[in-house]
Amino acid sequence: MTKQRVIVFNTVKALGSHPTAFEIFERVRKELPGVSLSTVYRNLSILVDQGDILTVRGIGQEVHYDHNLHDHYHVQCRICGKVSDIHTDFIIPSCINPNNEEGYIIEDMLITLIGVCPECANRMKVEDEDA
Amino acid sequence: MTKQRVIVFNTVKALGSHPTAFEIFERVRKELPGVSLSTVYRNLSILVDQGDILTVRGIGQEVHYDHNLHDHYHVQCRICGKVSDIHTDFIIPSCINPNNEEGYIIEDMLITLIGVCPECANRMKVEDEDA
DNA sequence: CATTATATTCGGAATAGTTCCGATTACGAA
DNA sequence: TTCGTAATCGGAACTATTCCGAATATAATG
Repeated sequence: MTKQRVIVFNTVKALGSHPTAFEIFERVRKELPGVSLSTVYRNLSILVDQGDILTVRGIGQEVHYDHNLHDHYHVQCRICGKVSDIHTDFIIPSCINPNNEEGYIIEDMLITLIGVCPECANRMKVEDEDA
Repeated sequence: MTKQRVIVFNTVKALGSHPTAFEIFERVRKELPGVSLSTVYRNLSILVDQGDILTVRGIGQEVHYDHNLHDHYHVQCRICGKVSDIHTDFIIPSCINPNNEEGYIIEDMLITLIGVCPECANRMKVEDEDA
């Protein structure tokens, strides 16, 4: 754990939301002005490999990072791209059946809900009324 | 439906697998040598908007395209990136409960399993034996 | 403490996937 | 045929990420 790695890790935790690498970089920079983007990327990748943080993917090509290792799910706004945790009562299988005709060794399951966040929904409503 | 759009659509169907935009471009090119990559991208995007094809996302940043509109799920090999349909008997909720504390309007659900395909699993086994 | 080895950092260049844009071309309606 | 709209081509631009070489920090050893 180098100084930079600790700060990257703490920043992911501090931001709480589901920041992208660049958002983490911008925040780390405040504490460590000379840090480079590649250092942030490398340390994020090490932290993911070590299981200290998780990645979240949605639509769009950026990866989001999550410090919450507990079993939970995400929703992404298709308008603004924001990722949030989601609390709803529908059931997602927490156990993956490894048997499949295709012969894959299944290791993980990416699940992200897609929708519109309250802020964007509201903004769209206001814009409709104005028009 | 322009000539190019029809060919892009037919190519996605013909390829059957879950090709990336570039793979589609390379195949379309054989039939339409002067086609540009941007034309392929634009038409893929229009076909997606019209609901004629679907996108599949996994790890990595490329988008895969799928002509199969029926309800089914995908698995991606984390080694080679290949995407396949998956037939297994675990249960995925087909109906999304729209109620959630966060107030999102939920519209869709991205699900992709991640694992190792039989070919890569075998190749890794052989390499281990050699070493 | 000095020395050496190893790992990490910085900075920028390179890459990959995708989108955008201006100029040209095809298509349809009048 | 003419005009207007939409689509195409080609390449530049953009975004996210990875890679690489040189410099620096860290740790272990004598």
